Amino acid sequence: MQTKLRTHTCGELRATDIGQVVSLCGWVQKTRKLGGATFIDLRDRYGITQLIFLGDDENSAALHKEGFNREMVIKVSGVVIERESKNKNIPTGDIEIKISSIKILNNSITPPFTIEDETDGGDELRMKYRYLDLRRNIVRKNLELRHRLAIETRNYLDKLNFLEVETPVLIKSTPEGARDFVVPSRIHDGQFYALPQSPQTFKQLLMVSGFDRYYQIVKCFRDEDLRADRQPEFTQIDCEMSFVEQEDIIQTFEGLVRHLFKTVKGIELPALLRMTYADAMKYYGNDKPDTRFEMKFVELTNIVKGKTFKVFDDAELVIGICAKGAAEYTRKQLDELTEFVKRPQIGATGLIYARHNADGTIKSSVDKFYNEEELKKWSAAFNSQPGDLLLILAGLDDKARKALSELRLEMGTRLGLRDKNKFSCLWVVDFPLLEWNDGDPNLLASLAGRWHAKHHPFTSPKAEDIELLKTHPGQVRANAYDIIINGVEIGGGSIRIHNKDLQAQMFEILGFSKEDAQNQFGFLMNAFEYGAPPHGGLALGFDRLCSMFGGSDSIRDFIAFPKNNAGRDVMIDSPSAISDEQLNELHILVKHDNKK
RNA sequence: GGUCCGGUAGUUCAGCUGGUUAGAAUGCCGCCCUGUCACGGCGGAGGUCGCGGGUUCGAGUCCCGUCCGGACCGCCA
Repeated sequence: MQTKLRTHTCGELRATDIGQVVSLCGWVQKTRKLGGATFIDLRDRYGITQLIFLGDDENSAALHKEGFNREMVIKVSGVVIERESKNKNIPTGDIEIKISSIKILNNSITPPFTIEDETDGGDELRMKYRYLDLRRNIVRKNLELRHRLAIETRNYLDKLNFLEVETPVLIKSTPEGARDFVVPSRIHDGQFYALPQSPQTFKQLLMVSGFDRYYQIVKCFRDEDLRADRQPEFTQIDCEMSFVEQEDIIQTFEGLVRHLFKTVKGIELPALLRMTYADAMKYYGNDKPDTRFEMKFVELTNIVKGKTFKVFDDAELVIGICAKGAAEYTRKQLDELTEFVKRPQIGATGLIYARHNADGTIKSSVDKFYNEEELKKWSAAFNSQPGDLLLILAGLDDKARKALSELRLEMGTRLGLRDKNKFSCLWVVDFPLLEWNDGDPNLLASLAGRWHAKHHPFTSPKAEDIELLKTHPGQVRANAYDIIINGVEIGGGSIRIHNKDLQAQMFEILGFSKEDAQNQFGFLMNAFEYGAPPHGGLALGFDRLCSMFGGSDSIRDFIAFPKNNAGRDVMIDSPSAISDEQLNELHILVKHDNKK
């Protein structure tokens, strides 16, 4: 690490270096003045080294009197000495540098928050001064983790002959999927590029080109609202393979995920679970179940009907979960859970509960309608034990499942079953190919255009389901798969359609006219006429993977310069207006919404 | 498009049912201190209570609007 300015970093000197004359550069983390002596914690990326500064020569005496500002950048030279009192908390704690010369490389005004692990800065301020926030250990370590994951991804894929190929960022807008970010063309009046939502079509074309195994760690863009785990620009590990079937892809990328867990976290992951989409919805009400804990759904509809309890009698579905050991929940806690499911975001109308008490009796919130004998049937359905709590929702099938899914996660959190240091990974397979936009999904395909692709329009249907495309498109399963870690969708992919006619049929079902399909995807369909190999792939959300490995729910701290809740970069203040000259050049007339 | 939470000193927050001069911690500044490492001691400065309007004898506190931040629903092939 030796350069003209420094011989060592602030993280590497040890007792074995005592006696050496060294030069260090870094930021002043903190000074502790004790009259005649001043201690300075000098910080760089690699650590902190304590300097002892006596100010015993004329040159430094003045400085000593003035002191040193926090975050000032200095270069010091001196001899490594053993500390009189050692600090066991830091790796360099046995030594310190007795300064013989000191040079201020740059001063600093007082930063708006402390550059410490337990900073006093709030999120907003940290984002505005992100360059200071990045000086903090915690954030720096997150980016180091991100780097490690990227390196190990490249190592693994490189060994398997994957080739990293860059695809363009200025591409063409297509109406499927998320909104596109759009870039006006200066040269072509009234025309626009779009930023890629993913390199999907390009990687498929690379397969047609015979590249066989492609990957790219690549920025993707979607103009949709943000979440803690969603940014408008995000990074994917984007992969595609030729001459493969679903199982080959699953094996290859299960290997990647296990490689990453092993090399980056030192965890030997067991073989990943597999679950069909149908089972995921049936038992977890969710296509990305958190399998760190069981608490599977139990359907009670047939058991509870006909006992004059209107809520259950009127419900399409009565379904519940068994929370192990939660029978002791107080009325207040149960009321909280009821409030939780009644929040508009969840939308249940109420929550029925039954305590399976320690003495074996069962007490429910609907004892008026269900006697002990009936409640025993509930218990049997849940296989509940004394001490368990049964939580039951009723309503329309999909709404009740969705609400119960949220309640299950909430209970998992409350019961401490969602340990950030435990990892449960699984593949969800056999996704439906199509989703009905609205109305009854049992209708025929003749109503083309009312369907949209669950994954994307290039996903192939399962061979044995192709016939159903014409009669029951809603029942067609796709060669599509998602990889889920701890209830977070980390990635997904599919075997693609490589047959021009099948692709044309898909576009037709999705409501593209022949002209639209040709306009938007003609290049792909044309390419398929020149010997497209069977192919498929997958993309992993790299930011989410990083936050998962880092034990955080938010991806923002794993992105160097993230956007805020409203899609703004508060540091550089973007997006922002551009000048009339620029607008003119781009042939753009801005129409200001006037909502008042 | 919608729901919820927040905005008070540089910073993180407290501020009760509306009531005298808006507090604490930390940071900052000054003085003292040669073994500190969350150093310590003494002293000091620092406020348009996001903004606008309303209710009231009186608003940081209540109401309406608005802006900003956070979380979520919708959305995210």
